[in-house]
Amino acid sequence: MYIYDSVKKKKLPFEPIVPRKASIYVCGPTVYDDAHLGHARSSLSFDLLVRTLKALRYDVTMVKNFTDIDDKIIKKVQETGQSLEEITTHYIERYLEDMRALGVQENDIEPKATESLEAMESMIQNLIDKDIAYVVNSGDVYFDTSKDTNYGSISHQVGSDENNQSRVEHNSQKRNPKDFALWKACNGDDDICFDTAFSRGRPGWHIECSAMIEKHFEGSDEYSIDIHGGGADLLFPHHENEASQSRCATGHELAKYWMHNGFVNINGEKMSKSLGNSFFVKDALKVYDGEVLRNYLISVHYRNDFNFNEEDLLNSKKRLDKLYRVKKRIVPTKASKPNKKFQKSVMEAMSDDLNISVALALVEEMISDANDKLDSNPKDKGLKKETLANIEFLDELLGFGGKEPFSYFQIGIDEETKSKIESLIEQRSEAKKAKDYQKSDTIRDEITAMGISLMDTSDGTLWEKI
RNA sequence: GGCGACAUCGCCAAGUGGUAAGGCCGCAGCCUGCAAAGCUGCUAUCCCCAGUUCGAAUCUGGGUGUCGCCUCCA
Repeated sequence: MYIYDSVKKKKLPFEPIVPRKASIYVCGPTVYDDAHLGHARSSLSFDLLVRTLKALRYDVTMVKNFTDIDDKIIKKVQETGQSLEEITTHYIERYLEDMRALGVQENDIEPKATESLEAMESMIQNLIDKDIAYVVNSGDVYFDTSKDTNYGSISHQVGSDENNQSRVEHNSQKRNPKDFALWKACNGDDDICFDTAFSRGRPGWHIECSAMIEKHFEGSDEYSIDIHGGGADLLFPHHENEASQSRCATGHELAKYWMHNGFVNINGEKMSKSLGNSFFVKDALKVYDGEVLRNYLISVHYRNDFNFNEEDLLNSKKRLDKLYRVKKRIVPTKASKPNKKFQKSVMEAMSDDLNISVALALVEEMISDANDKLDSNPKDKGLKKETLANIEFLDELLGFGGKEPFSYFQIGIDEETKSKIESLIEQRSEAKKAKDYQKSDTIRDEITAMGISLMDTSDGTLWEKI
């Protein structure tokens, strides 16, 4: 397995801390709203990583957190009058529901910030004791970035303060402009706060990940985990700060490898809350099946930006259609073993920093080859069994192709419409038998107008939703 | 102002020194009553300039363009 490390900026062989084991932590969502396509893309990127590592027989531990205490959530509490728990529970459920629809495998541990307060408190206290963190008058606790000589080694983004015209707010209580809050003191009666030795308040954004990693992974003398992942926008400052506080608290580096997925763009612009062009997963799922959406969102390499548009989505749906069409030709049958060469080359592609494009090209080749052979020998049992096994292998590794093929082409068609289609097809077959082609074509036009495409085969007339 | 990424056929997209994968679209053909599906064939020299090299889309330097991070963000 080769992984592109976005800190070292090169592709490296994956050599885990403990041989054959892979410990992964990915930054999850702040749960104050529904999941958008960016969340989906991130989840899918790391889902492919986990599936690939599992296929390579690694013992994977995947941890992904929920940030369930934060300014935006508190704002929502104040606006809606609902409790923090009501809001976060709702959006966590919604998030998991959407990710399930996209075929994202369950994570091993999904810790919540509110359930990790002790771990955070002890890490902050540790940093205060070492005089790396400091408490200011308000009760806020800041991390002194000047105490970490390696600060900046993650994002490579520390300029001198003079020529740094960043938009970081000026806060006179900070010792250095780059210092960040580990703990925010309670801010009024309607704030949501927790008691600690240093002040009543709530955690800053970065500390939860560091604390959870220490809580849930054993680590080694050199690293806490193998892989730390997240969206590209988290590299700075979030991951820089996480790495720094962990380094200072534990005396070793946080992660051996860092992976960052690219953005989802809408019309060439980053999709973001502030631009108001967010696209919720639930809205996309109203129009497209989860598997179609998944197949589309994984079709571009995880590090590239992803330009979401309907035309490309339909293009990728056509590729999935082809897979299910060949599957229609081979069922019912029992799977044997996947083709060795096919399996090996797909694994090689995915082992190369998740090169999905090459993997999908191999899938096309496999489909084309199977169709070709079925054309000349439609009853080739061995081929059918192997092809089905190939598809089952793909379903396990890439997460698509697992549906029953006939129903795949009937998603979203109700029973009433189905029986109407069947009856029209019956009428058309009779017209055809009577060589009344004018009538049969009229019926086909009628069916086409319903959004259904017909295929006359030796096994009778098949239909698909267009 | 600081830091960084990317630029390959009409569109999407691989390729990281040895002479351009794959998909969509299009065209031609086979098959079909006609279609659809499937199959076969055809379609690029890689933003520009200079350099390194026997050889570069791939390395170096300089341009141009697009996007991102530095503020909550996947």
